[in-house]
Amino acid sequence: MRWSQAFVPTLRDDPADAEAWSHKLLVRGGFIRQLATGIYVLLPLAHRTCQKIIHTIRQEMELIGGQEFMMPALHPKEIWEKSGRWETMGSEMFRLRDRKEADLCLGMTHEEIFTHIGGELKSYKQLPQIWFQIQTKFRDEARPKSGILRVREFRMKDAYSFDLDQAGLDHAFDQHHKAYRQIFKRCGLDPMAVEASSGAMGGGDSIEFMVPSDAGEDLVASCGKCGYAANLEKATSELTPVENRDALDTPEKFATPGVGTIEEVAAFKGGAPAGHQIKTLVYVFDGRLVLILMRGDHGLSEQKLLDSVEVGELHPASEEEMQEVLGATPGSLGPLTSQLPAEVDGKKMLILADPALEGRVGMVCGANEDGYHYRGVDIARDVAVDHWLDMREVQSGEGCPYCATPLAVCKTIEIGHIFKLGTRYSKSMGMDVLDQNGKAQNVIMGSYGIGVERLMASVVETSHDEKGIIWPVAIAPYEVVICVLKAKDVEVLEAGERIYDALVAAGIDVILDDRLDNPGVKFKDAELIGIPYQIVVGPRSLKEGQVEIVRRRDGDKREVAIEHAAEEVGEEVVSERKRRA
RNA sequence: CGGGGAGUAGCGCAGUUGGUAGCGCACCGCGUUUGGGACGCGGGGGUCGCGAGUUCGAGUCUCGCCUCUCCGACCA
Repeated sequence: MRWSQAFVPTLRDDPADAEAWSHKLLVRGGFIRQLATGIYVLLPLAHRTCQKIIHTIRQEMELIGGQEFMMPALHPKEIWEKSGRWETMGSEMFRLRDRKEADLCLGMTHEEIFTHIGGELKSYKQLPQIWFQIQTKFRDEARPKSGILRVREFRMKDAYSFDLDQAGLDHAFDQHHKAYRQIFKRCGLDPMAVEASSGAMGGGDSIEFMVPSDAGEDLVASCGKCGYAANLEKATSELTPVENRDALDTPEKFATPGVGTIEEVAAFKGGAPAGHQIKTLVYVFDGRLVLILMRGDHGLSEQKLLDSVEVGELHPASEEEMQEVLGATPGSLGPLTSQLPAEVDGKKMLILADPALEGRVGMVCGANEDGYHYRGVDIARDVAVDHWLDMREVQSGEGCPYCATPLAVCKTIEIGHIFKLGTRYSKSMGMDVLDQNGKAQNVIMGSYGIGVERLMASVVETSHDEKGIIWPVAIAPYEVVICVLKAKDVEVLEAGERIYDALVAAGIDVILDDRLDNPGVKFKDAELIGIPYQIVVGPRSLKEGQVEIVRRRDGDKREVAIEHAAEEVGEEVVSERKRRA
């Protein structure tokens, strides 16, 4: 490709609304342009990089026996009703009607469709299967952001495994884990593999591949010593024990006018530090009011709570509901049996408590009367806890659950997620095969995803400098750029063209910068778009029969004889192309 | 969904009490220049987000709508 004819619209300034590095650099470098909120055009450079990412993914998937499909983006309502997700997916699903008024949706994932087709598998002899596709997904995200990191239309490699038994699933899961490591490594990433909540997908074990980055939206707790790492939606930690304050024979009510928050109670004379308070939250579980008790200095993880209860939908109660049932507003709520209604809608009010409260005495909590609290509360004696559930959000510095080393919490980007679905979909969609005994068995499934554009953006997030992107060879839009510094000078241009021809003949992806612009423009652009190798052909060194080779990642520069340049760069590029783990 | 902010040339922005719509970069032509975003001269480019209203006159004032963005809620 000749740069003079290439569509590479680089910009001198950052776009005004960009925050994330990947957003700024991909826009400035002429890789992407926004069409609407969360919808982007991939210009030729980005398309080339994504094609290489896809190629890498495809190769590794095929190495573990994956078979690629082409799936429709448009799905009929009926198939999503079978799994129950037409209802549960809510407004994140793009829905539309055809001319016959039939309901359709744009596919946001493909469990249903693959399971539907999987219905044609009839015998255990046909298993295992690994099926995948690399296609566009549509999700009406509530808040797209950070350029291409969180969008409404994107490509995903999603794979589904079908096995007869748990051991088969475990094997498929493990194969995917290894394949993912290869894929990310080849793309120049080294993500953390972390334990994750399986969330709305349902199912068992779930591992996310997370790239640490300030532009990330997920928080991960990790242990630098033993390697434990988990999404904050799932993480647990070892707490340093708290010394109980003095117990009282009976809880003592005291006035706390105008005092509501944990901090205010801690600062109030006669109150108690946050660790000696009971935080009382009120939630609604499928329409039923529930009390959630946390230590005052701890936060609730809604996801951990959701994952540990059998509830379809939960949300915080409104102030009106709290007032009506408990007789007080947030800030004065408490769980004392003596201060709670005996029954709500004919049932005892359910009380869930975090284990950090177990065995605690001398605690302070709200009195269910505005402006009053109790002190000297003994949880075992005074509170009728129904279930103890770990639903606390881990904080940085708390102990690793395995080795007690302080945990670090960092922001990350989720680029891949693998999980064991089990029979969630094969059951609801009626997918089974006959086993050795001729008996029907629900197939056990796994599901495995990688976001293509997000992977590209993650590489930019982790591999750039002030000047621009630094692509690894494997996914660089071009592997080599030849900067012809004085393209008007026929001798110089021809020298560049000879190297260009030699590299093309060697199968190297090369772009010839034959523009008439000044040298500075070419250097800046080459650095901005992040081409791994630059061959500088200028009148100065050409007099000596030399050209300069510059390596983007570390700025390494060397002069070589013009006749050796193509060969030398070509060899280096080829050796870097397929770095496997 | 709640709360802020913003829409003026491809990009970044200015535009006063309402009075002929501007600047930098980019772009086109000619010339000089060519090892770090060069310079001179000459040019092109606008439904001032959309629609109403007030006014002799609206980029500017009023109302409605749309879009984009940030924070929060939500979220494989």
